[in-house]
Amino acid sequence: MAAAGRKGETWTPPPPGRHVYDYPRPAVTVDCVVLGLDADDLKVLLIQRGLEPYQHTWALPGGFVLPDEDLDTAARRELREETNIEDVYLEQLYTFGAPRRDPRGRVITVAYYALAKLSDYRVTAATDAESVGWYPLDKLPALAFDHADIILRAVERLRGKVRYVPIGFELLPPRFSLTQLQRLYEIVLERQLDKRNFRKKILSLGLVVETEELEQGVRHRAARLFRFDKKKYERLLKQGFEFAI
Amino acid sequence: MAAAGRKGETWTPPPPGRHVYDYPRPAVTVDCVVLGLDADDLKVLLIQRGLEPYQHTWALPGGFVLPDEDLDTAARRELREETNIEDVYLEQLYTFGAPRRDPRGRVITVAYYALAKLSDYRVTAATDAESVGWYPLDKLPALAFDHADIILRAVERLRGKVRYVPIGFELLPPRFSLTQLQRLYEIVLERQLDKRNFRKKILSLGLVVETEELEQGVRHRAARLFRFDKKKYERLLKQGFEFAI
DNA sequence: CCAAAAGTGTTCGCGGTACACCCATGC
DNA sequence: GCATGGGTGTACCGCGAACACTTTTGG
Repeated sequence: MAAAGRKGETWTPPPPGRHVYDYPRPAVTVDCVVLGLDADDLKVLLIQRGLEPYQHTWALPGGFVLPDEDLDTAARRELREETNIEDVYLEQLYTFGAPRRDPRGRVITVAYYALAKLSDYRVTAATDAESVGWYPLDKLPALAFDHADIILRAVERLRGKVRYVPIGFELLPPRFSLTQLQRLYEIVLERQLDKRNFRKKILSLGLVVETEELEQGVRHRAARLFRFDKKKYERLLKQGFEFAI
Repeated sequence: MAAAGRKGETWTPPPPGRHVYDYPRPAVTVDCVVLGLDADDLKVLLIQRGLEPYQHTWALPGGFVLPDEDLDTAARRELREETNIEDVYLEQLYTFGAPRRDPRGRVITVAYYALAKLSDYRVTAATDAESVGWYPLDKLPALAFDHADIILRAVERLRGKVRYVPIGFELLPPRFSLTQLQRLYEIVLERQLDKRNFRKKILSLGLVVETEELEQGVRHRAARLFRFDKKKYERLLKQGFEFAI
């Protein structure tokens, strides 16, 4: 996103020297679509802009790429500065550069998407609820710039990828029930799955393994918790194994 | 890539006005990985740089994004200006922005990849063979900047996509034999396919249809030529159909 | 007539899909 | 004891994989 001086951003006073070029140059920013899974929704993390343009409008977290900073690094830094989120799965999504996407002038945005274990970040949203918030994808508020397009593309990417790469686990806590996992796929893929077939399939891959733990605090039979065996997955990957749900 | 004044580029004298910004801005370029299919190879189109840095070194066609130009438009324009290629399948690939990828300073490149019917462009390469050329992927010359990485990523993208989206046809002439089509998949996927199973599968989709034409100028039995029925594909797409080889 | 590639069917096994009931637990 | 979700097995069918010979054509 193209917001210098946005709320929560580290403020550096304008530098003494000016920056002069022979040809016009666009500003380059990174924006992050952080997706999280709620009880029955995919949600996206938005922040409310403190400055014009689009003051008070919801937007994706993001900001300028620093002069000596890698693009991935910039995305992680903005995420940390604006939303306190760290250590999430992060992947470059697409670069948006339509000439008039920002009213202030030419801004090219390298968009990223991140997958967060939403439960880890409930507090942040709650303590500063006016300026950071999780929104379900089907009830997005009006969004600044072309951020609605960016979110749409992130969801499409997730949907296309979740069946062939085990990234869904990034949306769940380390220990999860098979029902949780199934619901994840149902929400992302937007279709119902058969419980028995889903369990058979997922367990046959041998990458989701039983733990000794049980679900806590439910008022019905507690589900067994499982974990994703990442090390095993990486070993199999090298042998040409292909994950698929 | 980031070469002002590269051979073949339209030259505009430096503008009278200077461009001044409060913060440093990276230069933004587009680079294109044009892939073409030869008798038994995937090839990539390279140009030889006329200026420093990397003078005389082979590099991807590309150049600066103009102030009021969309990224896709910039990629197509550079392709036209530097290689005479038009009307190809073109898709954004990835954005490369490591701080020191260009020795002249910060340059962020939005990379694209294109699929060309190589036969259409033999002439161009031939008439100016010193500065434009098709190189097989396994015999690339030394390349400027991080262009080898960019090419690698383009090939990975093609490999991942060709089985689920009918983009392979972009590499073939409008009329092709099933053997040609099979060879395409074998080259891209880097594995052998069974002739009977391949034909059964591809014809069962109903998107590759027989024409009246036969292969010409071969000294054995002439193969029947087929074409890809794009309109039918687009109709089926809307009904949730999924292409897969 | 020979070389080269085109073209063509069947069998088998695995994996995806459809489908319904009993069990454990908390209140 | 009842409501709530947890957990389990089988039968069928379609699709992918393996596999070899005959036909056509030009030289």
